[in-house]
Amino acid sequence: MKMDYEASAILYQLLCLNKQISPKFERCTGISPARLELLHLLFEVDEISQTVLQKEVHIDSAAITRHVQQMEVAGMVERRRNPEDQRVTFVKLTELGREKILAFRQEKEIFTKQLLKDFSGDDKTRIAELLSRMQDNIREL
Amino acid sequence: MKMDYEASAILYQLLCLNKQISPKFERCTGISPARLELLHLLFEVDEISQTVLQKEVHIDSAAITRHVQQMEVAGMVERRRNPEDQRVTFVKLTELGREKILAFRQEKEIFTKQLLKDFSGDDKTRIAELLSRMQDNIREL
DNA sequence: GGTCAATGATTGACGGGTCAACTATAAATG
DNA sequence: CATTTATAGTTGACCCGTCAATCATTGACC
Repeated sequence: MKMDYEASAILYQLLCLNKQISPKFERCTGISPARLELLHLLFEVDEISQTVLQKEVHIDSAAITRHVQQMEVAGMVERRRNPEDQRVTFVKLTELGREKILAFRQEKEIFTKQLLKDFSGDDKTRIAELLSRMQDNIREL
Repeated sequence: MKMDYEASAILYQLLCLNKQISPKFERCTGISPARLELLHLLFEVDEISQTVLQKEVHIDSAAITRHVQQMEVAGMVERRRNPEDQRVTFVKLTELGREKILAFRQEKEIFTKQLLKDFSGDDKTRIAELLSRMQDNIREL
């Protein structure tokens, strides 16, 4: 049936598009999408625990640990234990981190603008809607 | 500006959706999307060189080598050198491979059906169109 | 025909993600 | 109060992709 062929093709398109976006995003902006997402969150919250971070970004806590460790080495982030609960560690942008993220965000804007070139406002709301319906559809798989 | 916020959000949605699709696809169908794509191709061509395979699937030749090696161990695939050119190796589905892929494809159909649940024909053509426009937009980055 | 470049495949190192096992701390329960 | 259970983070093993280096084979060119 034609329906199922189309459905397969759409899934394929999605996977393909993503495979192209990630490396290009990184080449254009100088940072991986996931890590920028992390920084972006840190930019807004001042100080945050890794668990909360993990839930916001939807990646594994192991991945969070590694990202944060590397960013710490790069001097973009500081960590400290929560005195009230020694289990949790707070993460916070350094001054250097705050500076750098501004540059990254500009690059990201340029990138997203290119990605959605010639998209009308209607196109944008439409795609956002369709994507989130897909997300809902597979939520409980 | 609101525009740029939306654009960012759409990129984020795309990345997120993909991050959810891949593991769920694998859990539901029993195989990773990339590998199923490989099998799918092999299903149609009978015998094919790894280079051609690589160009069709758009992944690195190193990745192809590893996939094919593992599938060979699993008994789903056979390989042989091209007698006319010892550099190229042909890959071919075994009987077991042909049997298995049928089951995988059924699972995949179920999965894609769920992914696009409640999508009208118009929704599908629309999303396909929007996705391919994005693809075009970043082609030469 | 011998050298040199191009091609196909493989391997190793790396980035980024998952899951499972583990440690340390805190909270709950008897 | 001691034991158990839950939570936060870390680490190791693995999958999947990239790039760079390597090897064997083939083809081209002097």
